[in-house]
Amino acid sequence: MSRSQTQRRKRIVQTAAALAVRGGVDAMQMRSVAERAGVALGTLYRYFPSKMDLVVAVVTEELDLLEGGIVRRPPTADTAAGRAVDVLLRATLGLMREPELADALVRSLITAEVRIELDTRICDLVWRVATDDLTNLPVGEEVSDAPVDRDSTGYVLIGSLISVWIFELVEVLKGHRDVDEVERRLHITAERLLASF
Amino acid sequence: MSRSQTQRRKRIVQTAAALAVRGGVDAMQMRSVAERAGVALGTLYRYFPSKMDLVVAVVTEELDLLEGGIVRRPPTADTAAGRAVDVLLRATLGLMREPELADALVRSLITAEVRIELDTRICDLVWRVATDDLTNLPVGEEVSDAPVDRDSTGYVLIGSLISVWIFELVEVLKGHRDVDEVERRLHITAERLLASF
DNA sequence: CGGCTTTGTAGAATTCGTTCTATATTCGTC
DNA sequence: GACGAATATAGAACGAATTCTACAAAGCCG
Repeated sequence: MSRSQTQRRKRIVQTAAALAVRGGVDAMQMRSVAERAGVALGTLYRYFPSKMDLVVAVVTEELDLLEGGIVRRPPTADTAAGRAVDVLLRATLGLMREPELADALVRSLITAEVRIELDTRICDLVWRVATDDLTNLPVGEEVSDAPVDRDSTGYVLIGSLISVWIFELVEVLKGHRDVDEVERRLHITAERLLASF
Repeated sequence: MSRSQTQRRKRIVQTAAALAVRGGVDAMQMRSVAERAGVALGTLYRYFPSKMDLVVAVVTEELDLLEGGIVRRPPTADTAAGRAVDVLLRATLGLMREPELADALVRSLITAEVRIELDTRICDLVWRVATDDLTNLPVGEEVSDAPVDRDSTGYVLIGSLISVWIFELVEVLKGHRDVDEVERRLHITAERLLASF
């Protein structure tokens, strides 16, 4: 991909993110994005074959920031459950600063076909936090050096915890739950799920 | 609501369900539903202000059937975890018979504002199964006689298990997971979550 | 009965994702 | 430096949810 293409792509994603921050996914209309990014609608669709792809791209950037924050200040609790909850809670608070984007994240995690790029990434992050293996986590790069056994019982349990977290996130976004309650529930759940870590 | 209105409503939901079974939510177009149910588009929108409301109505009926099946043949495993997994697995298999509707169910659980009508109902059902309290479960009626403490630790844990189940369902629907794998994962998770039951 | 509100009908209009068409531009290659 | 393929552009067109408008039918109530 050429320089100008990378530029264009970045410009599109940034424009989309800006629109999504106010107004959410609905405000992020393909026409507006194309217009404000200074590309033709057809071009936008060349880069992102569907709106969902664009949403995923936006959300992936958001996730980069989150990951960066975690790596900068790793959680210090002395149990795996404590550290995992810490990470998830920080993620929750971070996402709540842009509820519209958070909504997009959640929705894309569930709807999009792109599970390998988001779901797995979150799982791997929490896995590393839980197992206290945060030393070799690159910042902007692929996170794929340590051989994580994604079928192990432990990884399944982390996956379950992530599922629970995402649902709590959904409830918060719907306004049915506050963050304190989420913390309580994540604690209760994580203590059981990660007791053997 | 008058007799003819109840009739109309039922006719709409049945038509919608029929369309959804083949072709899924996409095939369940508001115009088609209105046309085949013999009502005007405006009328359809009077009964169901958005497509999502219609989907939820369809899915709620589906849930009735599921609940009925569970009550007819309650699970017999001798641990709470075993019984819970049994129910969820049966639900999974049942839903897999109409993948398009299952998809609608999952999506509505997450997207729709109607959490109280579906999520809670599933939780209550599993709660009763887990605590072996299936005697007083009416069939087509409200399930609200026994005072379930929805803030108790136990209920939170059931909720977490449901979250995990829904995610597994999503994965199955995406074709990323088979039912055996779901069973394995639910077992692993439920054993931890419900150990203290 | 006669009027009034509610409910229903028919169908046009709007919105937004997505696709299509026709034309222009860019870029690697000879 | 010119040719051809890939890429961009402008904008029309399409499909489906949703909304709007104008009118008809059904109920209710005095």
